[in-house]
Amino acid sequence: MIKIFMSKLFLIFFSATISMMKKYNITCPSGFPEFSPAEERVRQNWLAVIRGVFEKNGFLPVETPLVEREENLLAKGGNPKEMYVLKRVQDDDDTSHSGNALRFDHTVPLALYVARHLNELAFPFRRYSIGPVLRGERAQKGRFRQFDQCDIDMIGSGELSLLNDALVAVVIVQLFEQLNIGEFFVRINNRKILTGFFENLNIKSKDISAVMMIVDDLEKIGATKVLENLVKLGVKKDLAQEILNFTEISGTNEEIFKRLEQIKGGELFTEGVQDLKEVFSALSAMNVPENRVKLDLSIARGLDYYTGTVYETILTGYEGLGSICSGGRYDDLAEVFTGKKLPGVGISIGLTRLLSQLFDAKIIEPERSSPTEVLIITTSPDFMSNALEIGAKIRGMGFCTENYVEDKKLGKQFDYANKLGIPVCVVMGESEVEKGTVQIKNMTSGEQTEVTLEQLEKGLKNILK
RNA sequence: GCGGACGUAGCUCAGUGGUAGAGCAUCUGGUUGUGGUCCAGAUGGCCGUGGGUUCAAUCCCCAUCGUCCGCCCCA
Repeated sequence: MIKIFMSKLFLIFFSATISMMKKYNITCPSGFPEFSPAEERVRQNWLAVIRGVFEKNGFLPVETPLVEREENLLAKGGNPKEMYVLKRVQDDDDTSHSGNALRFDHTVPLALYVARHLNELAFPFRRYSIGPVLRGERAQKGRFRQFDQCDIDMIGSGELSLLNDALVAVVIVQLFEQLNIGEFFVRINNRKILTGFFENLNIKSKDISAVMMIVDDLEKIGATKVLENLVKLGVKKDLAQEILNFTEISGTNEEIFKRLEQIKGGELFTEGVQDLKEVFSALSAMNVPENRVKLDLSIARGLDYYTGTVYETILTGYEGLGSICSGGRYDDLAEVFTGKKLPGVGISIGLTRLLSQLFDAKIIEPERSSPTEVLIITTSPDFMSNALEIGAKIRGMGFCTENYVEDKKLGKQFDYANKLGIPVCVVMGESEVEKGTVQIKNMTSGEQTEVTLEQLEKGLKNILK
């Protein structure tokens, strides 16, 4: 009775303490993702595959800081509206911060890295970077303020062979073949073709990049809207129609090349067609299947700095996701920092966005939370040392193994295994200790067998195959 | 930066001008050596925050903060 009274008293005191506690908003800030263990395991596997493909193709890992000097990040056209600044909580004056800002991509940090180490690098320099970047945009579905980007770039000193553009496309193909999320293809175009074609139509050079951005939206907004937008920009109606007709040219790669030959364009146009031909013939030399790489005159990429080959990757059947891996060739990586021409070609996967979209669309479904394959449980703490011993033995066999060491009822221990999706429980109890056996329980089928220690490894292998 | 919606239990959400409810989750028991189903019970809420209207506000009004969706832009 007194005990009950005391515990009531304690409860009252305890809840009083709780009610005095500050109430914290513990939800994730908007746009900052978190992954559950099951999802994170998928992400980790992906990272391993991605890293593997990058290294198979000769790319070197480089880790650059999450933070760079603000003026450097801005030097290559970084958008100040989207940049976060690094400052201490104490620095409450808006104008006083360290002068450092958080990276919004891996390209500018690469430019800085190359500039710092220009004389030590072996060119062409192939590097990969995987890690989070931050953008101060408004979050929405599949659109984050912190996200992982996986980047590769090839940087040439002065020159960079066009064949690299084909090698980059091959990396994309390998990546998505190994990630195994279904059919996909890489759309490839060359901006010189578009620019040359537009120039030939006497589109003013200041409008060309705007026209390019409008055309790039073709798939998203449709032909009528594209026409409307072109006219709105000041392009004459018949010219706009001509542009649209051009970008809508379709067929096999060979057919499109044939059509391109019939079109009379300027010097740049012809150069672009030649470049693309070289890229495609390199691709076929590497036995890249035709259905994986598709010449597509409508892709342009929004970003201004692309000057040649551009890539987009589409998951067949999920065109709505947009491009899941894109990039292109650019003339200048770090001229502002080095005074040298450093052309490059690269691609980037927005891993966070891609995974979150794939999870949402149920294209991939995370399996289980825990890597544990075998959970050792006991009917009583009396047999814990036997259980620990067996646990160590099973771990030694190469299985991911975990001992449940809390003093809880068997039912609770099984619950734990179920909740984590652990496929096998090994039960250790009085009679097993006496007989020198254990019970192996298959948590999926519910089937349970008693085995000797000699039979244990085989028994586990049977279930876990 | 612009536009729209929404903030009620750990989660998903119902609800009413008279200080609150469901399902799921959690815990306990039914079961001192066998889980996923079932049954019973319990825990859990300054109804986002501040102000206004009112005898009375979780509800109406205003502000603020936060979240989501879309646009811009991009991954």
